[in-house]
Amino acid sequence: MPYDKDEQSYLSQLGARIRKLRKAKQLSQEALAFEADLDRTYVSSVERGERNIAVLNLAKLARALGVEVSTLLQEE
Amino acid sequence: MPYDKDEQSYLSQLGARIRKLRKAKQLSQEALAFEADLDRTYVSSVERGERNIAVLNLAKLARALGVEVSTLLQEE
DNA sequence: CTGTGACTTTCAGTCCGTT
DNA sequence: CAACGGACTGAAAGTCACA
Repeated sequence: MPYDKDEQSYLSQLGARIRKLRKAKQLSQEALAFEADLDRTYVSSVERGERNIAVLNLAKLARALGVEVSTLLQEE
Repeated sequence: MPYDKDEQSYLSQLGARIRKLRKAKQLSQEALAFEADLDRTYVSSVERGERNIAVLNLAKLARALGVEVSTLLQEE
């Protein structure tokens, strides 16, 4: 198996899953940020895969999105 | 205030799950740290729930443990 | 082999904006 | 509404000596 997974693409995929769930909930980045008690610009950069998000913030986002944290990290 | 989930215990539980998986694999903290390319003392503090670990390190640990990242975050 | 405190460096995360 | 930039603060990353 491939030894090293590309970290940038890992974060990008995570961001894409978050974005998808957010849109499914019909929330704006601002609204999601408000629900998760995070900064609007931070949520934006997370969705774009630019941030190595910490697990507690991941939990906040999951709660705001109404899903389990493990769901956010489910790879296909 | 509403739904103020205890963050410390969240991290402790995460650490406990990691420890459990590590022991199931019969690895020492040192060995796991080596596999995950992390410091031994860092792994130690994660298992004790003292660190709000970021997703890329979570991914490293999951890979070293031979499980999915989502498995690490599965709550009971 | 593991826990711990102390420590420095890096970057997560906020806040002000503009496009 | 979203992307993005600059500047900043606090927290995560990462390491060490020693119990």
